[in-house]
Amino acid sequence: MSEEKSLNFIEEIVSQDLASGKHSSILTRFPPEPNGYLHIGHAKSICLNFGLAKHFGGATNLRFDDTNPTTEETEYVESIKADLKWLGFDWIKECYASDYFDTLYEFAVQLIEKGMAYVDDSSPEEIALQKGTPTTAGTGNEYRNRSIAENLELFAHMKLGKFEDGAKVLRAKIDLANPNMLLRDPIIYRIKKAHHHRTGDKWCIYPMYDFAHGQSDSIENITHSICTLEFIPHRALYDWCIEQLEIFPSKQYEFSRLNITYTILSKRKLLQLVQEHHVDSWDDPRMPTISGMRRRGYTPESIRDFCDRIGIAKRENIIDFSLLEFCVREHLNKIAQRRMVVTDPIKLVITNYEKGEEILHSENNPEDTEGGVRAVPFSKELWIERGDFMEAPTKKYFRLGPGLMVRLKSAYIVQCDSFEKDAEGVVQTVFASYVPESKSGSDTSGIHVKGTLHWVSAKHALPVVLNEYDRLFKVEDVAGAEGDFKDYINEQSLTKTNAWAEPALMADPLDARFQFIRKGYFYQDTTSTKGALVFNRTVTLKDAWAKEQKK
RNA sequence: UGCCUGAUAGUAUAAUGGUAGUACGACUGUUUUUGGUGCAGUUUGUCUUGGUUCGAAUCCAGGUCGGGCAACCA
Repeated sequence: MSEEKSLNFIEEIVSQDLASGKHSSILTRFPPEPNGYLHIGHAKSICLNFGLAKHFGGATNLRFDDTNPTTEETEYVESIKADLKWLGFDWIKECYASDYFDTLYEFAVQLIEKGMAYVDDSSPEEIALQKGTPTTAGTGNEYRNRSIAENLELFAHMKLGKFEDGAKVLRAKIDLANPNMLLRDPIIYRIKKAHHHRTGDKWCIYPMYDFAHGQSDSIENITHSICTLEFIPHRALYDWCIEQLEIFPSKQYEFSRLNITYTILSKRKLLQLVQEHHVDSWDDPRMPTISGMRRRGYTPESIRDFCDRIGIAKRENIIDFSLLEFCVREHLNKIAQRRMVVTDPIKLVITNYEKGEEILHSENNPEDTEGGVRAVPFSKELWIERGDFMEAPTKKYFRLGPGLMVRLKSAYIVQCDSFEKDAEGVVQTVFASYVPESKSGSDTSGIHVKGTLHWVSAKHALPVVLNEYDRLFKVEDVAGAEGDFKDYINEQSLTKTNAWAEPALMADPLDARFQFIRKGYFYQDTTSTKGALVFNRTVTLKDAWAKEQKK
């Protein structure tokens, strides 16, 4: 592992902190709010935080940032843990911001005692108004001058539930004219008589993000607290709280969040897709969620590889979806079992094949010499792809057409003699003759053909269903497009197709990775059963022919 | 109008005052019983204007353009 890969700017910082002795070891954290499922954007953060710890010999906490009881659920906690494990990461401690509610309350009391916080009775509208605007200073109100004793008593009463939701808030007393709006006496506690997924009804006041996150980092002795760019203005508050409270000085660093073409990476929007039934669920294979990608057939290795390749920086970015596809193809090419499946079939009759049937053998993976072979039944009548026959072939067409020869993968070379159409003029059957001495592995025919087709013996064929996915949105930059993102949903993002498969698939394990030769990589869907096999297309193969045809 | 950020091929990312490199994409060629894979090659870039310097993507000043900031969300 003598990799000379250059460090990203955060690795650079950590490296310096370690070299200077500022820290003797590092502790990072991954802090999701359990209000949704993890997506590929989280994977970037996960790989960064866990990767940093791994690289520099530190550790990472998993911390649920659960300070808003109205949006958070245990279901999400469980899914987040499962996704993290699946991705291959282990946290050293499982933490919850809600475990710190008592401490956080004490911190707030300390602030009040220092005269640095006060209870405000204003409405949200009044507070917003009094905050001013980015270009004009805020104005105070009479509550700002309450005595410490009164604040202490009111805050205690807030905790006891003596006031209704929204009646009062606790605010840090900082600077109403600060150019950073977040420092204009931010709200640090609000009243919410809501059931919390972990603390139940113990609390009716909850700390705001800015009064919970930095302190949680500090309580856990997090050395490097890494978040996305939109938190840059929060850093001043983060530092302010730690300084006032005189607690462990965790430091916040920011990097730019991930964007990918033709999809969205916003929990809020993804939730909307689920709730409004544009997709079936959080783990719909079209979703950029970890669970969706898993169900679609992405491997943890390919996702980690993707996160490695995209890099970490502070510039806004939008990564081509094709990079994700490249990463998953690269991994799957090495591990996927090759199988033959025909989706849009026409019959191929081998007129001079008198044996009736025989068992042939085909390699499971040409990339893996140890991969072995499987038995594939061959017979007089086969299914081949409609697209592999052309009545009047064009010049560069390497497939079947009147007079043309091709190899049937792992079987024989055949030559098309004639074909038959139905009443509508649609080709139904192609007649061919085979070359007996061209048998795969013992070919003495001396014939060289340009094309090789996949096929399935008609009488041995297994009916299966294929879910073929396309991009979820019709435009590259969905978040940046005018208007509502839902206007750009690709209504044709899922095509269900009936197909014929070779019988080996019946015996394959549920979690096997497949390449259906010449079609793409496939993975068995969670709804698949032995009686009704269903496969999700993870990604197509690169298709130089399709590209050629577009010209 | 204020504050905070950022700007290197189509997309990302590196070079930290000394040869602008890498990956994906695109395009060629080659190998191949997958029009897949592999291999070889080509292609395109430092936002702008000044300054400092023997030398600037890098340092300085001005401009331009992008993103963020006025939730009792995180």
